[in-house]
Amino acid sequence: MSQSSLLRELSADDLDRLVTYVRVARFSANEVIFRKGDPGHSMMSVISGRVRIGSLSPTGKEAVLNIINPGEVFGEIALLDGKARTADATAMVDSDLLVLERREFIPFLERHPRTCIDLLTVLCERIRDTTEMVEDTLFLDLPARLGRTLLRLAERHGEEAADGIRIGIKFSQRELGDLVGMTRESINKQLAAWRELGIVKIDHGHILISDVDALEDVIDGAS
Amino acid sequence: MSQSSLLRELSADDLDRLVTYVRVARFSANEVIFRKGDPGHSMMSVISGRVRIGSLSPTGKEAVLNIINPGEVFGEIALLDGKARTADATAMVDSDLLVLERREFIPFLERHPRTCIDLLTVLCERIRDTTEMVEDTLFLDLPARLGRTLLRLAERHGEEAADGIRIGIKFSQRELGDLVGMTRESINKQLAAWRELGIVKIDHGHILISDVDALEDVIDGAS
DNA sequence: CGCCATATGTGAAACGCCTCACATACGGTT
DNA sequence: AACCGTATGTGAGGCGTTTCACATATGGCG
Repeated sequence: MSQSSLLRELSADDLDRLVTYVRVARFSANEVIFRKGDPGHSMMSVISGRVRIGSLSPTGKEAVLNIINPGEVFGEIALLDGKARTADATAMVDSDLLVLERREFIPFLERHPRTCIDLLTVLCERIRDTTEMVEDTLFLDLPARLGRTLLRLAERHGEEAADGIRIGIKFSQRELGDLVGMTRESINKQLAAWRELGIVKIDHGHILISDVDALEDVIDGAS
Repeated sequence: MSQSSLLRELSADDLDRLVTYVRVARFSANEVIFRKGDPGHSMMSVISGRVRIGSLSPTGKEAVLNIINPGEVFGEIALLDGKARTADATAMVDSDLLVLERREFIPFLERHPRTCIDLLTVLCERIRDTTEMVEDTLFLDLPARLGRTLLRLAERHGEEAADGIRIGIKFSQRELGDLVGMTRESINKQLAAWRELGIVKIDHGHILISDVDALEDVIDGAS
């Protein structure tokens, strides 16, 4: 628990007290953790695994809003304001989660202003990310948006390779499409074009960015 | 200051102490308050007037992310995490603002956990709004998005009228377009179509929603 | 009142992405 | 190794929105 980016600033003493409020829950791959609209009394921190935060349109199209990795938290909005969940959460692989209940956490925050301020920082980062997402969808076309998505994935999950940066998670083109907000067909065609140009390579489903500079040029040169 | 939604929960004693950290700034219509990328050490609360939070694309297209009314705060993100401003802020009309400096506010928060928790709630509301914006742009077409925008404006600024709800602020079609994320031409044509159908009326630049139900049907029936 | 900048109204054409349709490749299972 | 569900690859056509061009209205201001 001490590796949690949110809770790492607590003293050992605080940690001991908080530990009693916490439970561990295990979810298997593709299992739904909560759904948009559910009453949310809890916040989760990923111990191991990976969680997809997304939202389903009335017509069944999925938008992926975030991907939560070990050490990061999610579900904090509903915990803090006590309202309904704003999105769906699904375990992408088998995952262990730390669960904190609202009932116990709010009083804790009143006694620990430092933790409260840390939480403010986490929320600010969320707002920055989400705002950037709005700008991307309003301002950028498909190539630029896919390019940004790939570079962001490379930042978070990139592995240095001989011929570029390899993205450490396997994404199907459909998942990539949901992440970018475009159809899998469009993703496929853009990826094919970039493969022609030697900008990316596909290696057993893993994406390898061979020419980061070219990708950045695509993003800047977008309408 | 006691009408501020953020600060209203403070005791009179706290208020007195906070007052010494605060200054009032006056901006005239269309004056820029800060720009995206500026270092931001402060947060503002609108005393009187109205502030537009927006962002300019590389090609000069403007996206309006929020409109801040008296009693509401803005600029809290940069204040809290000390990073650059995420958007531009412009006074839409002559406005008086209350300015709080980071240097003084963070220590204040440590001493006032209740205020800190209130701030968490404000941020949660921001995230809910912004997430909804992402979903709207990804899922809805022009008529549905314009419809939602009009209904939201009616909620915040609506005046009951004999033949429907009148939106109390005057928006040019360009501003409306920036708010919805569409061109002014598209807004114009949609508004013209709805005027034909008797769903809206335009009254000296003010929009009057005559048939709220029809507008809701448009939103639900969208792709 | 008449003027000019700005806002509104509207059609034609272009463009980008989606939809649909189908072919091919891959990976796990028996 | 043969099979089958799922993922990838790719073209043709359609649709919604933007772009562009221009006409008409409006409203402040000399």
